[in-house]
Amino acid sequence: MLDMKYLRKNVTEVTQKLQDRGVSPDNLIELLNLDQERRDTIQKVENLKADRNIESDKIAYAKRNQEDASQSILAMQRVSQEIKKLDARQLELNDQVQNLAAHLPNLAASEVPVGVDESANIEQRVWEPTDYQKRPHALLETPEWLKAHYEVGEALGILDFERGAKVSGARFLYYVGDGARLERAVYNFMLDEHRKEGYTEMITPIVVNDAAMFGTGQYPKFQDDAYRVSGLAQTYIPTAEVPLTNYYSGETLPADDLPIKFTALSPSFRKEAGAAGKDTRGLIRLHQFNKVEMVKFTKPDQSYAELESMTANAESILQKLGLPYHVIMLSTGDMGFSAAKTYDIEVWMPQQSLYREISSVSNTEAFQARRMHITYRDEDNKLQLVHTLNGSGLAVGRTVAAILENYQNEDGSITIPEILRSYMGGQEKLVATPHY
RNA sequence: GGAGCUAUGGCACAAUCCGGUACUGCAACGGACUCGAAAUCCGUCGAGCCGCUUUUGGCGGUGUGCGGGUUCGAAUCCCGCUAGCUCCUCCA
Repeated sequence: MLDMKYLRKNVTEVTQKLQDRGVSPDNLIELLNLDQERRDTIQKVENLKADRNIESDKIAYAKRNQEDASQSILAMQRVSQEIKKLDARQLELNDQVQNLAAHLPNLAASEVPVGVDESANIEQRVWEPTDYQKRPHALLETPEWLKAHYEVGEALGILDFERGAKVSGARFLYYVGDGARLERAVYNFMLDEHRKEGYTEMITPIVVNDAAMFGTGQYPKFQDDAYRVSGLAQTYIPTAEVPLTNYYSGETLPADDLPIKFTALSPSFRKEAGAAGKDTRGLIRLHQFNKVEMVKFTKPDQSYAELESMTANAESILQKLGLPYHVIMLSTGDMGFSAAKTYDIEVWMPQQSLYREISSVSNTEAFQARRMHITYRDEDNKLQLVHTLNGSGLAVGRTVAAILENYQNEDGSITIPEILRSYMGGQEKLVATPHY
């Protein structure tokens, strides 16, 4: 949610910035007109209410003194009728203003490149392990034997998409045997790393109410992408960002505690509406996947430094796993609804010779905090909105996919990244194992 | 899932039956006393939200868990909801 006062005072600037994000200026004009009418109505009705309060006191006083107040009561009956009408009108206007405002995306930070889509994104840096070129598949050209992660996963018997589809539906899967073990090793490793960086580990509800979905900005605009619990005003979370960020909704945080950092592993549920036919195979685009999420609550003047360090926290996971990646800054057209600035981290997938998103780290500034009312008291004891940040650290399934390709050997086995071996009882390789 | 009870400032509580300025204490803040502190005394104290404004402030509105209704006027009466507690039932 944007600051209405700021919108009123900076119409030209906001019009431009909304346009950068693909929002027509008409939306803002309509919003401001309704807002003006709303404030006019408030003034009218508040004057009437002030009169009525005074008159009501007089009636109470007269009644105590056994005096007749029927003239006043008659007059106030008319005033109350008028107030009722104006109140109803104001409520209507409130709803309309709220509804319009709730559909406006966050304004991009000034350094964010303006563009309509991902083509305007800017690469920030590229990283690869020093020994990467020594790996069997890291040749200039992709070797023919290199299999896509889902092919090698099925060949090894550790990913079962067919039975996932049979029991659940398309875009669901079973991890089997060493596959399940690898997934578990990956997220345990990630959680341990984040905990070392000072993130408090959480296990959150994975079903949340509508207020929570509104608070982080998924609702009202993106209801079609969410798995709603049938018949209830609850939703299976599309990301742990929702329960983690809403943890403090409606609360005032002690300034000395900031920044506060949370991390959690959770399943994430997405309908992937509009993605029909895209990435239909493998671990890349599922209706349910595991993700380790990071969330921060900060003071406004520290949020951009914290964005950098959160990005570094996500990168460090890939570095320790020895997976090549690059970091890009998303353009205004490619960013999520709530974000003011977003870095995507994309991991190298050698079989397709492309980078694939594995993490998205955003500063939403006060956009979410305003929706869910998370504040702290500044030096002058005044309430200020905190800034909230969120980032994947990382998408677990996609990390497994990246391991299956980047650590694949010519014989079809997978070398387990060294850092994960202690999480897998010292196991060094994934080889085909029979199962039933 | 069933029954009963409860919800009032940062905390504890009163007013609810029978509608009329939301009581008091603690905490907090300011001051006196003191070298300083404690104790004591005096004073201030409804957070948040909204609107107007001559904007370190002032005025008004709202605000007794949430949403409606009745009324000139609702903490109080009526309806709906949510959360917590107790008991029953069920359960990993």
